[in-house]
Amino acid sequence: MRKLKTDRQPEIVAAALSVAAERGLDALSMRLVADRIGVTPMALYGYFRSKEDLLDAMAGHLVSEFAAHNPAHNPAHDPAHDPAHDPAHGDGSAYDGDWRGRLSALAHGMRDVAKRYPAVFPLLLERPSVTPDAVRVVDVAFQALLDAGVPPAHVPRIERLLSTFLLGFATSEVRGRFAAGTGKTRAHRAYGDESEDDPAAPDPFPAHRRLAPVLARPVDWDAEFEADLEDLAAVIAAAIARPAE
Amino acid sequence: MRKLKTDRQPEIVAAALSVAAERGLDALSMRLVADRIGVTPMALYGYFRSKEDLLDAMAGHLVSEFAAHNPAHNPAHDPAHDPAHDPAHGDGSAYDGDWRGRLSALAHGMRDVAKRYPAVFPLLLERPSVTPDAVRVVDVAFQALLDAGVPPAHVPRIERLLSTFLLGFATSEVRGRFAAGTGKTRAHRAYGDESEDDPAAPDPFPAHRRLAPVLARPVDWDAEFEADLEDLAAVIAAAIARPAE
DNA sequence: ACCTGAACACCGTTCAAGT
DNA sequence: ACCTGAACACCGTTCAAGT
Repeated sequence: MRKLKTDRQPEIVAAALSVAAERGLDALSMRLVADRIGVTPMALYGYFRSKEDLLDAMAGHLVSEFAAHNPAHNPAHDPAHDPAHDPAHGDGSAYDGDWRGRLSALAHGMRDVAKRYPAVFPLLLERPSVTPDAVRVVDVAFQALLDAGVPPAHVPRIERLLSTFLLGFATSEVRGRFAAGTGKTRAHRAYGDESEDDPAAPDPFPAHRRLAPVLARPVDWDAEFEADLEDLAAVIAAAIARPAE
Repeated sequence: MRKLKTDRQPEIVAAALSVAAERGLDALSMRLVADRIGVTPMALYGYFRSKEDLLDAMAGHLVSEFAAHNPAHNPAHDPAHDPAHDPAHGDGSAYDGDWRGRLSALAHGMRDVAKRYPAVFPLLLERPSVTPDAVRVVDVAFQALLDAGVPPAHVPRIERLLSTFLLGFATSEVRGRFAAGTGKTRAHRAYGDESEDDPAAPDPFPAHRRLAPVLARPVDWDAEFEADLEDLAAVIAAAIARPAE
């Protein structure tokens, strides 16, 4: 058996995504996926050559939803954005000025997907995806950066910089990497519970102590994401200012 | 048995790191680690409560090497950096101006660790680490950002932005996410092998086509990393310019 | 053409027992 | 105190066989 069957692939991917959502990615097994669609584990191997292949297909499905539905996001820094515009039509030059809106929509789409598939999303940083859907997403980003005036020689690099940050942010958020360094956990050492061990000993984390009031505050992750996007606009500006070659 | 033994923990972590390096993280098992140090799998459970705990300890070991040895990196954009300085001594205010050098050293240290432990490094984006070593690394970054003049209210956010990018970059690099979109793979669609399917059909990836000459060039990842660090300096500048609260 | 059953070589972890 | 042996409930995947 060389050629794979395709008809039930979407059904299998959907089953795998729901198993991962319910029991976690680590608990995902060919056996559980097979159970879910009422079939023997070995039947899956007619559709995917291995579990690795199935994981790739799952990652590809997430990418395909990046640009799918644009839920109401806060377009505060993008007042010119017109939701009636269909980004799929070919005439790109008509709204060159909308590159901020297109990048913003992509960024929010990615974060939304991460929230919808928290268990599976981290796969995207580890699995290179070159499906047509993935290339299409990158193409939209390329075009937006070209429209912004980034020199062509720097466009792929800036796209990698931005997508790396965005994937990393969403992954950190859903996996709790950010939260771990926040609030009581991190402030604790500097804030102290009054029972400081040895007040004469040099503080091992002086900057944490200095930032204790800030670190004790709860973090609004939506606001942090928006602030990050605004600051990253400076990266694009820096790339635009670079010598063209 | 409530309390864990600690004496052989470093030996076990080292064995686990070498098993992961040789056979990959997916093939890492308690049984193989136990074999490596000539012991029964169950003996490990006296030192780590679970495989998850062992993975956390492995991640912690990588973090502890971020600042360890500063291999010769290109200090091109940091001519004032003096390698004779020992960042460990307490007198920090004497070289406030060296914040660029300290951030750069941290960034390069992280990427070096990624290259030394490619199989294990991706754990760092998925496992929140709050070991003393990890907090120390964050503290160095906090201090550098404070010295740079970033308003305290924005320092933790900017630290998260930068560390997210750096972890993501190194992960993408060692896992091949970057390379997958490069050279022949990505340029192929736009470049074409002359045997274009239908020249009348609308190009599904117009920006790729426009960037084909750039995409066909091999990428110097060291140079890309340096360029990214330079452009990210603009993020720090943007944060400095923000209203303090 | 599509699926099943049995089998192989593995897992993490528990528990009681050994020295 | 530290480690072992046997056992339990799982894995991914191969291969030959069923309908």
